[in-house]
Formats: sequence, structure tokens, C-alpha cells
Amino acid sequence: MTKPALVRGTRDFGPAQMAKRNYIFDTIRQVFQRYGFAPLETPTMENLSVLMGKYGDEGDQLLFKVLNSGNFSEKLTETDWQEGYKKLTPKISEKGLRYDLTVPFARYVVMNRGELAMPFKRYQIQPVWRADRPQKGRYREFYQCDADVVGTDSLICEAEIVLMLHEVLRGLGLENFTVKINNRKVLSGIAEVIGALGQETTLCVAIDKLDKIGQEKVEAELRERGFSDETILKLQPIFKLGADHTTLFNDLRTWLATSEIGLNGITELEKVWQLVAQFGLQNPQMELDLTLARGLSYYTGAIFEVKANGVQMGSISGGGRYDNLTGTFGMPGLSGVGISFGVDRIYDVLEELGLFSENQAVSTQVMLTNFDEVAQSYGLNVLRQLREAGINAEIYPEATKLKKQFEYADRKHIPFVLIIGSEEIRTGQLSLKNLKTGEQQKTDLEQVKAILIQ
RNA sequence: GAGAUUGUAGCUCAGUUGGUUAGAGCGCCGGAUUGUGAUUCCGGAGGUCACGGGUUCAAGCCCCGCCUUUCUCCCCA
Repeated sequence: MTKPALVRGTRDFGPAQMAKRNYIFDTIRQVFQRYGFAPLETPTMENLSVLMGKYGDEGDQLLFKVLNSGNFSEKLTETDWQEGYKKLTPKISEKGLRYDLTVPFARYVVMNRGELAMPFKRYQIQPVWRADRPQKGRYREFYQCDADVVGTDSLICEAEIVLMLHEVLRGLGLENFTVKINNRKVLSGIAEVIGALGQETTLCVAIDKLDKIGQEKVEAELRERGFSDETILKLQPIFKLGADHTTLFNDLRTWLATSEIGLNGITELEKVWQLVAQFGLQNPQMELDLTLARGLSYYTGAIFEVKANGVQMGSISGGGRYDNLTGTFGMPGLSGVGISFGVDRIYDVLEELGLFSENQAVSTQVMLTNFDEVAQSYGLNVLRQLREAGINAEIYPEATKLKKQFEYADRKHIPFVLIIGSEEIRTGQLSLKNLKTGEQQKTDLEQVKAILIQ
């Protein structure tokens, strides 16, 4: 016999955790559906040809690969082994676990293009896997909750993402958050204006770290990567511009006046603010954050990130617009925009802020005791009537000591125990005990149902 | 991929410079109480000290390897 253990970076979710997780999933799902997104599920495994090359070299390394079935080494030669794992891998593995939900989604859209109502709005809630080294808030198996729209450039999609973010988080009781927004075109404009066109990725990677490592270290990193002092000097406004979006838009227009793409980006951002206002969102918690870049290179327009304030936690949600996502599957020119909720982090935030309601874990409302065969037979009939009345009920499966039965109910946090013994059967007056208050009363079944339904 | 860190009962953790039989709290099981949980009292079970080597008369403790926990870097949301 071997000691059981979990695979590194994976977790079990017990009943108590599942109740909370389902509450988060349900909230997110409801909002997605209210906004017209349709559900989609894709297989756990994809062909490596679909996954490889979509996430960069690092990403390819982080893919879990599945060994071919059967005699995978049958056709291998001695030289195959000697050439190293990079050349060996494709010869023994052709499938991998999905790394995110966006690429499988793109694959699905391309394969079903003829049948989809465009623009296509889908949501997808499934686990993804990454062969990363686990650390805080980072696992090898975790859930993503994505909602994406493909097939339209309309900024209404961006605005609706902002609205959904507000609705989900407020629906979860999380009031203190900030939806940070930026636009890749503005970042391109900045690169153009400071004379670093073509080095946007380097610029973005560095700027993205601003709130983490500070201005000086960002400048140092840029210098190290070949940015001149003059270029860095021209970048200074990014560190100084205020947070108020109305004046910020004006200041930006002045700064990026010579960059057409930059001005386009500003216009897009303003439009999103305008659409959200037209919708009438109460008290929008949006912030234009020029330092928001995110690592993903495929974002081309809006960029989103959500920060829960008052807790030590990375972003709990992120997304953006990506043009041409389906291009690598032979379907160019399709623009998409999407958002992804990080359930695991939201869970931690809600836990830390004490925002889960207490009776989340309650499932069974009443447990029937089991004295002997006669009482059990009587109890089963009562049990049916309780369940027909919509009450979550169970009967203790064995006729053991009452003490043991009560302990079971107590450990399961079942609020009521219905005691059915010979006396109760004779009189029809059942004993209902409230385990929280310790009170016990004798009453008929109709009254029991009335009490439990409250 | 690099660095640090952790692992002892079901859980949380003690365990002295290497020294006889590895402990505590909680939990679990049984009883006090054959119709009443959470509180009380009594008793009991439970350990390959992560795993594999090595040093030593002697290893939970020292050395090497390996897995694992947590964290940082890289990277990624």
C-alpha cells in the first residue's frame, strides 16, 4: 500500500469549499448569461499542433503533454534519444492539456464558422493546466471563467465587459475594487512619440512592473534593454499624469498629438467611458492606468485588469481585445474581446474580507433519526413528504445509538433533527429538535414542514 | 529553469550537543448515559519521524540524493 498524495500544484475541494466556489461560479454564470453569452465547453486535451506556438517559447514549456497511447517508443531509434527532449517530444506526444480557454475557443470558432451567429458571444468555465512551479495564488490546475465576443469591433463589447465586472463583483458583495483600463494603441502611441517604435513589447513589460518595482527600476530596466537617456526622458509624462480621466484624456492628446495610432487609442478609451455612462452604471469604479500593459502580446486594443482594494492580492480578473486571434488557424481578420475571472483569487479575497455568508455550506435542513425497522419504515414515508415539500432532508441510514446520530447531524451542521420513535409513531406528534438553540417540540408533520420551510 | 524553505499521530506542532521506550493539544474510538449533539468525567487506539542511501557503537537530529510544502527570481494571469 502506498501513501496517497496529491499531484503537485493541485487541490481537492471539500464540501465546504465547493459550496463557496459554486456560489462564485453561479454568480459569474448568471451575469454572463444575462449579457447574452452562451455556454461552451471544449475538451481537456487538444492536439499539440493547436496549442504549440500560441503562448511563446516559455508557454510551450509550460504545456502538459500527454504521452501517446500504446507502444509510444516502438519507432524510436537510438539517435532520437540522443537528440534531446525537444526533438523527442513530438515523436512520443501529440496531445496536451489545455493551457487557457482562449485558444480552444479560437479553434472552435474556426471549425464552426459556418454555423455561428456572428458576432459570437460565448462563456466558458473550465479548468486549465500549466506545468508551472506552484506558488502563492498560482496552481498547476485552476479554473478560468471566460467571456468573449468575436466578430465585431464595436466598443459596446468593451463597455459591457466593464459592466459585467461591476455586476459580478458587486453581486459577490465585493464593493471595493478598481477596474483598470488601458489601450494598447495608446502604448503604441507612446512608443512612437518617444522614438521607440517597434520596441513596444520591451516597453510594456517594463512599464507593467511600475507599481511593483517603482519608477527608478523601470528606467533602469529600459536602459539595460537599450533605451537611450533621451528616450527615457521623453517617457517622463507617463509617471506624472494624473488619475482623473477627463483631464488625463486632454493631457494625453497633447502628449501624443503626433501619433495617429495613439490618438485612436485615446478616442477608443473615451468612447468606452461614454458608453458606460449612457448605460447608466451607478458609481463606475473605472480608472485609466497607462502603466497597465499585461504581458500578453496578442492584445491590440483595450486592456482590462481588476484589483481588489484593501487586500494583498494580484489582479482578480483580466482581459482585453485581440485582433486576428483566429488568424493562426486560417481565419484572419476576426477581432475579439474578452474577460477572464480568476476564481481562486476571488475566493481568497472573499475569504479574507469575510464576505461569504455563513449558511453557504448548509445543505441538509433536517435529519430523521433511525431507531429500528418500524421507525425507519415510518420515517421513510415522512422523508418522502418532506422532500416533496422541497425540504432538503435525509434519514440516518443505520439504527445505531441516538448519540451517534446526533453527532452526525451536528458535524454536518444540519439545523434540525426529527426524532421518530415508538411514542411519536403512536401519537403522530413528532419531536423536532433545533440543534442551534437546543429547543425541542412535539408537533405534527404539517407543522414540521411549516417550520422547516421558513 | 535558479535560489531559499518545509516535512514527526487524522490535524496543528514540541522533541536539548547524536544517547534507553518519540511527546502535547485537538480530533478519533469506547464507556459514564440502551431516546438526545455541541459542554463534563474516565479509558483506549493510533508513528516506516516523507522516501532512498551514507557516517556512527548509536540518527527524528549529521552528510548525499530524491519527492513534497511555502516563498522569491524568471515567466505568466
